[in-house]
Amino acid sequence: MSNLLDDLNKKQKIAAQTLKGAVLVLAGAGSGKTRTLTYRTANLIANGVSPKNILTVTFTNRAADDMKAKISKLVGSEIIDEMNLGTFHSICLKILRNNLKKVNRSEGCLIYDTTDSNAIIEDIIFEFGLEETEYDPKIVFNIISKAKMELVLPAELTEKYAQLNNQGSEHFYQIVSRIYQEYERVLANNNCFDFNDLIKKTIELLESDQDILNKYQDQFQYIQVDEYQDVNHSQYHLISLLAEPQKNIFVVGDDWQGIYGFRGADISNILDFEHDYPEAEVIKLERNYRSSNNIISASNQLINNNSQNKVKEAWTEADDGAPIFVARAESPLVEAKYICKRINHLVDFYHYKLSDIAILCRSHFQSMQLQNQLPKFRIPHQLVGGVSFFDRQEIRYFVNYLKLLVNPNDRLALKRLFRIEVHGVGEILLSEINKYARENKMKITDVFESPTVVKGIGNNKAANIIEFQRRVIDSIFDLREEKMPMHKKAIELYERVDFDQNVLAELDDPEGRKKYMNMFLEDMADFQKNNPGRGLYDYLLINKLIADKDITEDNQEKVKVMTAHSAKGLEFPVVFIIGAEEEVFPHLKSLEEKAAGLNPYAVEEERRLFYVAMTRAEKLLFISFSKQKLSNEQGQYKQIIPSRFLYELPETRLDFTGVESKKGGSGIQMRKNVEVI
DNA sequence: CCCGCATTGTTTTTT
DNA sequence: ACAATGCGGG
Repeated sequence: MSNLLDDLNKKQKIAAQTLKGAVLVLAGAGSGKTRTLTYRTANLIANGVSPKNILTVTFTNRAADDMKAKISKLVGSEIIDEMNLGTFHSICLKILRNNLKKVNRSEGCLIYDTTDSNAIIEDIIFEFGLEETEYDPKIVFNIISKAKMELVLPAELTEKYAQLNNQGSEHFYQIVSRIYQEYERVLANNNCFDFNDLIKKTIELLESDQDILNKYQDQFQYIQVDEYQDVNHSQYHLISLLAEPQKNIFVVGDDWQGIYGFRGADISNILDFEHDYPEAEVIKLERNYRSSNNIISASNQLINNNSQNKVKEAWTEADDGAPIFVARAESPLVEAKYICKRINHLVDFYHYKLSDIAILCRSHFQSMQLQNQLPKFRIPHQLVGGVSFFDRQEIRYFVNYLKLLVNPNDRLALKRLFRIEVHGVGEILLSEINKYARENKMKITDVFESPTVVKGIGNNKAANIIEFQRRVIDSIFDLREEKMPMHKKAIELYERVDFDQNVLAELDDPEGRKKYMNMFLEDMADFQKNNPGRGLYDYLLINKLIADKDITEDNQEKVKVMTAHSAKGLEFPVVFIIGAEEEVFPHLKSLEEKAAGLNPYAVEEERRLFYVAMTRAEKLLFISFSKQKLSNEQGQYKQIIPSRFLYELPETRLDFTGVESKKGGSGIQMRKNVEVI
């Protein structure tokens, strides 16, 4: 162990050797931030700290897995299971599961995602008899979500937000406050958490029970947080609470890479760290080991256009390398073709592997042209993020049965099953049934037994409802009691409700969907085999928290297509950034928010995101945009303005030759004979 | 009156 | 890919 830290540079070594007290590591992109955190963890263990007493929080599951793999290489894999390493959400869930009763939940409690939350809010707005035009569920949910991240309670909402901006009157916020209150009640009733609850309820638990607080403060003696610039107020509060007695808190971050403002991330947490912990040691890692000098210098110049920055440099000893290639295409289609040609060229003549290459975009929809073109050029690709396996329609449908099996209180899952399965009864009549159940203090499934009591439901509709009750609800009820491996239970349920006939047959391409259903059932069997002690409940929870889980095999020889957000923390020899256009990157919404005075820093966040995208590249960076694209009116072309960020890059480091389209050519010109290594 | 299909228009980023 | 609209049928 004596030479454990020899792999680090001087600054990194200092960071990894500072084991006590508050430490802020300000680290630029590619400066070995994760590496430092990994080695520090190993060093803590080498110095006799028990892995149980270390809490390491990352921002994504990918980062957590990555770090686990690296730490186990240094200290052995048997230690990993003892450590507390994961995202805020997964660590909080672990704490909550041990204390469900104390946070007003019970066994079987599941997690609602953003879509689920929105559906609940929509229902409440409908029930309250409010106009959706006046109370847009998405806007209402955003306000509530923000309140929960800022630990603002329903009763405080009006006071805290009404004056804050002139968006909406006091009356508006009073109504939102009532929706918020009802939303919280429904979550408790349905025995579910939303994403924000995981953090918020953990804080409430710790603050309401001194014994529990002591227990966790005692357990987490060494706290480490990665990507500290992306921490939101509730997460900050939680960390402060846990670190309180010992103040052994080690945070790593880069204010230049804060890109989660929309999720409540508050960059002032990192900017104020020294204020919060006056004794804090600040270590800057400024040497970049990742990229060529052209990439580093250009991205530095870009980021220095932001006003809110901590003072830090980024430098390298690397050569200039190739210039950054900037190209303009006639249209998004030509842009996609250009990228395909470039990729083939890089593979054929420069021996890059497909897995060395990533294509980054601002928004998912931009990848559509690529998804069409890449196969035409015979380039295998993998879409990272986007529509994941578990978001497939048929899988989402089937998961509703499983949710109800685990958590009979999940009214949302019940509602969705009803809407899929029962024909002739839609939104309006279902809410009548709901109303009847509520007024007569009955369970909704009791009304299903004799539905004709509800006005508007005749014999035909009633027969459908009763059939649903027998085939679906009763099957779920019976199977809940059965003791058998979860995948067997799922298959049994699949057959008893006759999913093929009643659901798949109604959708397009039932054969194709059936294949995915089989993959899903196989995945459950695999999970059961690998985790014998766990059940359906764990399976559902884990899949909820791991958004980018994909059943298709990864690490293949494929080009990766993803958003700049999901590329954070990754690196690739070759990076393409597409759609470097005003209103795309920077996104239109950010321009609007800035213009409306709602968020003067909205465009700065876009710039940081562009910085993140650029600094993913090690050797080659291509940035492209289109000259025009089809606008919504038929046949009309809309002229595109190149992204302001392009003009902020130093011209000496660019190869910008795609301005004019070559007549009869593809519309793209690139300078010939540029040395590309 | 209400359901459900079809068509049409529109997409921020994620745990 | 999804939501919001419009329209025909029950």
